[in-house]
Amino acid sequence: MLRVRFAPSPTGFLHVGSARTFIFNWLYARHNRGTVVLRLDDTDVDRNTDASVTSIFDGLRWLDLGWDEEYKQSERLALHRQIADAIFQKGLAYRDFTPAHAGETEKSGVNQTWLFNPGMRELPRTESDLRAAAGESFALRFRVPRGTGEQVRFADAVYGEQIKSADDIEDFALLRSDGMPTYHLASCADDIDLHISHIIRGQDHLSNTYKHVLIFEGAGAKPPQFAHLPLLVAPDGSKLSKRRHGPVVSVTTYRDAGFLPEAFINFLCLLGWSPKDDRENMTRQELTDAFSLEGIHRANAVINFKEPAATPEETFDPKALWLNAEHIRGLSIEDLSARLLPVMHAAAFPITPEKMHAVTPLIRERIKLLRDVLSAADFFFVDQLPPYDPAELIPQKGDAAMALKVLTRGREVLAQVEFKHDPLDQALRAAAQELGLKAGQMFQPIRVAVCGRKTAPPLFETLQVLGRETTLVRIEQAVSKL
RNA sequence: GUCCCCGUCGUCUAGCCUGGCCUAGGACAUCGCCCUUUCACGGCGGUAACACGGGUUCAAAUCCCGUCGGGGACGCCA
Repeated sequence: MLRVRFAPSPTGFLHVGSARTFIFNWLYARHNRGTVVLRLDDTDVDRNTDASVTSIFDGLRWLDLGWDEEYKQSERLALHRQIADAIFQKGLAYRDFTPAHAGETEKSGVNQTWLFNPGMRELPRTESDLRAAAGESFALRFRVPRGTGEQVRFADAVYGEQIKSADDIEDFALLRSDGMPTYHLASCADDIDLHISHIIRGQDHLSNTYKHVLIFEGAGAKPPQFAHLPLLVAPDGSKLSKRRHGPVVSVTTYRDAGFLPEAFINFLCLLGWSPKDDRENMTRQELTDAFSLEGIHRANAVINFKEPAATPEETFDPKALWLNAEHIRGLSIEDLSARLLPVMHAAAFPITPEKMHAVTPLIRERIKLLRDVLSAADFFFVDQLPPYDPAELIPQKGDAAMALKVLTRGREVLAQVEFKHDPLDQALRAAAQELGLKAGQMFQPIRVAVCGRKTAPPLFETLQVLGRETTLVRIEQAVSKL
């Protein structure tokens, strides 16, 4: 039975790299009718936050993929200690009584190869037992084979055969001096206990995997199949981080900006994986059908967002925007309308589903993000048009007098004609001819009068949705500005 | 510092394993044209890449070596 797991640690929001890891795991499981396990890796009590748990679930729920089983690592400590003890009893681990932080080599100062604390690895078991019994605190370290020329190896489904000399692996910790398991131990212990068959995760774990293989084997378990994913990096090639790159790395930012979850998933899939047949716009089902570990590449992928970020339009990767627009265009009017409505409501436009449904076809080809509805369709919903420059009313190669003439005649025509596409089309074209103007010269002043701007959906459909009353009032107001 | 991974258009990628079909294909972005009542959609076309240097071979983006460049891991964080 195929079983995969996604194991985020609740020390921050769900970021795009993690989201992709989750998606790949999900796709792989669904493709092979396997099981998706969600496991919160929360053994670092000091850094876990409820806000982070909330953010992760928010992001995951928005993705709407779901999972089959759910666990919290902090509730499984007995298992972790049991496995640590088993490894210790086999002589594959030893107590390290060196006080924590004795070396004071924090993250920044790591430029020397540390393998183990002298004196501790060789400590006789009797002395070790004595000191432990006396209450002295210790960390439990794995006794990595040293000086034996031994090699640790595993086959990665993406990166191929991986081999490392055991002499290059440090004696990593299994248990901290407070008795809590480290990530390496807890992760492997749970993977064993939960019968995880495939570990699909970021490439930043590739060199940790040797340690994990050692733990699996030390615990008497067969290591699962590993598949490491190329990293998602910023345009400058650096690792994505909230500090440096801001909200663009958080999944909820995409949700709030009006991405469709299926488009976001589609976009992420194309980063580091390819169906190899030039397809790009794909549904969840198509992705599931096409997904395989063979399609994953090895080089990091840059997510091409703009560093400082001005408008959402400029912030996001252009391809993500394009894909989102593609997915929006692929939605039915009903579906899109239903997704647009909450966006309008959130922005305090108290509109009805009927009105939204009428407007949706006019903007479907014109928005890239759901949020764009606010700027693309606002004039349909406001009582009073925001102020605009009256000069906008003046048509191409025309003047204020022409604009006035168009609006005056337009008002007369629109007071009579039936507010449907074809009659509007005929009546306004006839009026243009009558005034000796080009159609565009006729339409533009009316468009600006009713929309408050030059760029808008096609005129006749717009008028039809707006209705006669609003149209005439707005033309009236435009005339008074000239 | 030690160990590991990676390197095709600006970006995402196909091709690499199983050398010749590659005068390197697609997509986004960009530029131009067409469609057109504005915008958008759509259609057509252009610019643009095998990191570099050596081999091997009749033939290399594809195989080998080296250089350079980028990234990752090295914590009683995950």
